[in-house]
Amino acid sequence: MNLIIVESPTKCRTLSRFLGKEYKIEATMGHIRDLPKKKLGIDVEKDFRPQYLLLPQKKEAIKKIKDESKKAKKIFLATDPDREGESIAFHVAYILKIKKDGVSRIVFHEITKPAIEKALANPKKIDLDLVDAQQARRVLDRLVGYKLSPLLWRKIRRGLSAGRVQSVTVRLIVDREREIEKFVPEEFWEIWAKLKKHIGGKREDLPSFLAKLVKKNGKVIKIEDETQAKQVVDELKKANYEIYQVERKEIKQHPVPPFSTSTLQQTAARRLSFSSKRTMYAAQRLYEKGLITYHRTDSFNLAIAAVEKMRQYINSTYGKQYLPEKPNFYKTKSKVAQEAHEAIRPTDVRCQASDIQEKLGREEQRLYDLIWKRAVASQMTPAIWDKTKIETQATSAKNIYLLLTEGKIIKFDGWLKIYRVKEQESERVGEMELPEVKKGDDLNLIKITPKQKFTQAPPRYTEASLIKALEEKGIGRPSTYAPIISTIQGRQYVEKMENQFHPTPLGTTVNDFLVEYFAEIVDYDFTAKMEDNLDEIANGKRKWVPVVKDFYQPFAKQLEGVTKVAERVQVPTEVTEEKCPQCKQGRLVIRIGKFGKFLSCSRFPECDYTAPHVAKLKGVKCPECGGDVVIKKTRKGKQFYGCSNYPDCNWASWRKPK
DNA sequence: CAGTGAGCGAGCTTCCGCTTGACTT
Repeated sequence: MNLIIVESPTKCRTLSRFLGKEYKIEATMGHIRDLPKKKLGIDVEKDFRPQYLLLPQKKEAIKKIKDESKKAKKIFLATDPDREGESIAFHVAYILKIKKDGVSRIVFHEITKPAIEKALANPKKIDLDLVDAQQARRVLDRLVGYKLSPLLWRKIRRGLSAGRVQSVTVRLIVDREREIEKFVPEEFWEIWAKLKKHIGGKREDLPSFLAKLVKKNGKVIKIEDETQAKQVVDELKKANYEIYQVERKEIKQHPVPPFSTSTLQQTAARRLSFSSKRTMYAAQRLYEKGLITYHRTDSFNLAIAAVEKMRQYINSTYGKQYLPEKPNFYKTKSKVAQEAHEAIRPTDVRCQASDIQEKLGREEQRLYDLIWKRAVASQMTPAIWDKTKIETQATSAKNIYLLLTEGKIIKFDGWLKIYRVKEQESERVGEMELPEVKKGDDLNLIKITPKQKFTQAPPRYTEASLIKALEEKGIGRPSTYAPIISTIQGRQYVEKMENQFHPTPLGTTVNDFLVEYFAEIVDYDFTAKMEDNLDEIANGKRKWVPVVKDFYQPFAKQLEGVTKVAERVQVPTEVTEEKCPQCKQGRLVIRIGKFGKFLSCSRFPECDYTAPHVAKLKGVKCPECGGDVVIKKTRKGKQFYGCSNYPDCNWASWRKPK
């Protein structure tokens, strides 16, 4: 009998379906050895020697692997084909005491029979350079986290945390908040003209159309206030209108790639209002039920066999005009993608969400439907639009103005047949019916409308936009996007209000401290630079110890200096209007503790009054009893709106009232 | 399910990334 070791127990089951009785398959369930939790576990004096321990929660898995290995003739290490997977393989070899030459490391990027058979026929050795790159990553993260956090305990408050990923994520949110604070809206005006083709004498019912003023005497026009707007409007009222140019063209809209973890999380948030946590929980169950491929991936690749099945399905269900001549391929833009797995797709394209209703919960069903549509659509033909651009010239006594009208009409739906893009729906506004006009046609002005507008402040991050930003900067991995978001909320660094992230005073204080003293580490490019170094280790160009040393030496010096020099920082509190009911002298202030916000007396420690904090919503009253609406949290931490007269009035809602 | 903050200085907190399953509603 041969033993194959993989990471996920679901993979075990899938593999055993492909392979015969002569193979036994066991799962490590992720990493099995790691640095100790309670201490640094790195000897910085001795080349950063890491101290690895068996992970206590993996005892069972490790025991199984050990037992099976004794019976096995041959052992294949089939952990994921990436940096972390190579490291897991290394540690499995270590605990099984396999000699270097006896190792059979195999890799496959898709779980299909030919891929596995090919892998089994081509065993390799463990790539020790790749293992070293993982080790450097692990050691660096430990050094940053376990050195910076205690400094925060001393300088700000006990129990705080800092790290390469979480700290820069908080920084994104704090920086965005500052941009919003300092943003000054600027006034500008848009001028829209309603026009109709002029037909000498005869009355004909031709459609009118709207055109937006864009240029004055060949230059882009900017109208800053009402006076300017009025001037232009007056001039345009008396102007002569004629068609300057008409451009019609066909444009192709290509399908979007199948889901990776980050795009799945972003889309499920937008379309289904799922948090990233909820998305991953539902995806996990779909994966375990064998309905989708692995859900933690950064790849857009699909197994060739799966694509072939999708093409057959598309051809027989929708017809050949929906089937491209050749399969569609998608490349990831990300430099840090490791592409160890396929993109997320249904394991069997013939199986639609409605076919397996009984097997699925409601959330699983909705998510499966989304995954199915996105994957199938990715292999369909482009949509074709007829796009029309009409340029109208308005000639007044003094100036020549240019107005623009754009519209598009769908000619062939292609992939949009099954995967409507939400953004598309808003574009329908521009899909107005455009009249048949040609260059030189005279037009009549029907109406002219100036519209006052203001520039908008950048929006606060949502879970979706935050994950997008992290992925673009190469920060975090598919397995960590959802946990990062939980961590920074759990630490009370940020809070989510109406789906948007706001920094708390605590988060802002910690961020400003780190930016002041450890600018390099909370730099947006820190992770990208680290990845470049890790690549050099993986390629054998550099050794891991000097890479870590180059980082650690200046970092240690900085730590020492800041420990001595930096003053203890106060976390600012928000003072409310209310007086302290206990001492009747102080004001109530909002503080952030372990469990979130609470009210206490400004005269602490002289007065130790505390009370739970409830956030009242301004300008809204309870629709049932007229009491105040307060923001509450369920035991699980999900936010909802309730009545302040609870339990006398039990009105509650997930959405913000009115 | 109560409790949270400071400092007293007992013993404690903390990272990122890989994987599920133990709980509860």
